[in-house]
Amino acid sequence: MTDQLSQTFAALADPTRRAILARLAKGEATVNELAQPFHMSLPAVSKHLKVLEKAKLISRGRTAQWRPCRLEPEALKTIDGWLGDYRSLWEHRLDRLEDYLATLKTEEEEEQK
Amino acid sequence: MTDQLSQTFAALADPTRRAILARLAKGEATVNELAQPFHMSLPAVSKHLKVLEKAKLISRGRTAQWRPCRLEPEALKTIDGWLGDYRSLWEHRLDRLEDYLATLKTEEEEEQK
DNA sequence: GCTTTATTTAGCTAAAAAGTTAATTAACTA
DNA sequence: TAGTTAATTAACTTTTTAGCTAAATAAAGC
Repeated sequence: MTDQLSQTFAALADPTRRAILARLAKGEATVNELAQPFHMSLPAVSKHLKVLEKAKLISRGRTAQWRPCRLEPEALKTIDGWLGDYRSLWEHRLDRLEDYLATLKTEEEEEQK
Repeated sequence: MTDQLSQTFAALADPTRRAILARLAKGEATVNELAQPFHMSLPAVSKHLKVLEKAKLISRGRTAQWRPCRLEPEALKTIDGWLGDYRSLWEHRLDRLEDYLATLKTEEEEEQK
């Protein structure tokens, strides 16, 4: 799990981290603000943020003693791109079923000749 | 990491497993066929398949001594759905940059009055 | 029934992940 | 400068993950 894509997927494989991202979608927040909804120590949240940062899902500024976090959509866009290769599998699923049924019907007609 | 979405993300956070999915996108395959490209023991591949199966990314049939695997697009569709909530963040990024530049320009004009 | 082929399970090891509390760093504030 | 607030780092524990080899199971084929 050394590549960037794996790291991003791994970062997303945790409900706490996804909740943090959901919060950041509404705008920047500090570590304390992000930690507030969770039954978890601050260092634990800090670690989650480090994971998200390494995965390039967030970036962090520095304003006095605060380290405001913001969402970085690029990594999500990369996931979306990866998914793109598979999208037709579910989008055209019905089409392919219809194709298949059409094929069956044709074969049936062939047999009757 | 007990929920289904986390499990799916975790399953995708491994290059071997993603390669297996890429192979299965081309059609069903047996465990041996799937294992063939990797420098890895068969039990290791078997474990990866179990992870993918638990994540509902694949399902497995049973034909004699073979256990053919096939891709199940539903779990990927779920990921796509989750991503959907964030899609506007990168799709409208340029728009927002343009908005921002427009704002700057307007402010400049205001100052010159 | 014995052998081969396909795959999984058992039992092990090493490394990574997720959490804890206590201590530390950094910057502001009185 | 001493104290407060924000956040991180250190040190530790527990659980999970990814790999291995060797053994077991399951079905087929002679």
